Amino acid sequence: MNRSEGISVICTVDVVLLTLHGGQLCVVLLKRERPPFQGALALPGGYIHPEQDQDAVDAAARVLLDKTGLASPYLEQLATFSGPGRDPRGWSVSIAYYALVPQELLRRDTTAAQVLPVEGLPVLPFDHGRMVAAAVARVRSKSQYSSLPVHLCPERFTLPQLQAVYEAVLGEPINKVSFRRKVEELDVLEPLPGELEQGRANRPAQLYRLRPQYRRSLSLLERGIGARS
Amino acid sequence: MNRSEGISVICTVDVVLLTLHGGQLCVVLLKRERPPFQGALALPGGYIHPEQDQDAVDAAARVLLDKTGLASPYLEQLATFSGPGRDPRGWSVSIAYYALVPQELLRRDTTAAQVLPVEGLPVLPFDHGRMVAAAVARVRSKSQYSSLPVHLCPERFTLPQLQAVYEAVLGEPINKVSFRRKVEELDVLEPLPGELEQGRANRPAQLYRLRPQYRRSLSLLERGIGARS
DNA sequence: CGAATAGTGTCTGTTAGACATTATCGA
DNA sequence: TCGATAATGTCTAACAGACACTATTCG
Repeated sequence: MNRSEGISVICTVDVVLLTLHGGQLCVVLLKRERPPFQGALALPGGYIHPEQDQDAVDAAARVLLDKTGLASPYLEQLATFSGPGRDPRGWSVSIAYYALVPQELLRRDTTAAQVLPVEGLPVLPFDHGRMVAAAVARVRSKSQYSSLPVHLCPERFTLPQLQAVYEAVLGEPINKVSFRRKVEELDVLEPLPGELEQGRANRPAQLYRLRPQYRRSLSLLERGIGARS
Repeated sequence: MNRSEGISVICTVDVVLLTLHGGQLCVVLLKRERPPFQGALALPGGYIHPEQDQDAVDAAARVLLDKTGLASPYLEQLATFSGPGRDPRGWSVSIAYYALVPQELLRRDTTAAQVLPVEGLPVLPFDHGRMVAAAVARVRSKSQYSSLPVHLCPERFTLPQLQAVYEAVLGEPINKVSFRRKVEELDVLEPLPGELEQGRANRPAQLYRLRPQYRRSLSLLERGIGARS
């Protein structure tokens, strides 16, 4: 086991950046500026820079900032993909992360970014298709028993809006009474006193925001947020 | 972003091999034969060998076979650990896996292996302590709603034995009636017709085995295996 | 037969979902 | 006042845990 064996492995990070658009879970893809797959749509990604990155998550955050301008979204390690065939440059390892951003934060830079629904994506280069599938599965799974989808909402939002986000992610309707019981149980939201969503021809909804201490962490439930009706 | 940036990263795999011993969840540690940390107890691990490994999980299985003789236990990716400080040889990436084996399969080679309870471990080299903690958390979490602990049982086992395994992993007693209902719901076991556990001064228990199609996969529950009495 | 544990039937408190009712806005 | 949706009260069915009872072995 000599040292040279470690040297020929290419080390990169890729980020599956997810958002909600038109009631659908979407992924942000960028047009690749360099080979391989120059010009193709792919996940934002890049080499680890050992001289500046303290960690792979650092590299993922740097890549995300450089390529999309997003500063500090919810970012979590997904899985690591590896093998001789996934990158034409050689045996490679890519540590994949997923990030969630509210739709509003994306508006700013629409440079070469495409926001596409995760269902019915075109074939993606490398194994980015598998990465997206893994990220979607992870987000769906975690959304069943945690506050994860809150990170797809803007800073201030109503409970009906949040329920619609959960329903879009899970792909099925949720019972309103159960949903509200579970959100209360999660205990991650605080109402903004006196702030109501105005302007519609019905009773205005209370606005909430995520409690600051949950900006980077999740709250979990034992029994899961029920689906159906 | 030139190609040289990928070259200085060391790529390894490590395996958190877990088993049950004396009613406690234990990890298998080996005495390191080479520097760094020569002579210290650490997780089985090693470099990725790009010329022979088709994937990181291949590398993990190879390392496990080479160092412990275990052929094909339940093996799953855990997380990837990285950074400049975790390995004194330089900026490194280690893709960590966890494996579960029944106690019986370990007996064969007790060469330089130590089986230690996961609670109260000594300080481990690299970030192996964090890896063990992450693996234990993952196994506890998955055991709440899946058939994962079955892989800690021998090939033939009784339901009371399986319940004891769940209780050891989760660290709390489980209601017998609920547990049996849940195991039936999981639908991963089949009784061995006519085979009972003999030799004790009570009613003999039915022997079961894992259905072959679940050798490498898990069955999940929506509501979780209840804990408490 | 008695001790011990396997395995099952059944009761009850808790929880999730269905439904109904009230509240509050704009038009 | 009406239409629409928010927010909440309440009923019911499903489920988990508690308890008790039967089954089957050894000594």
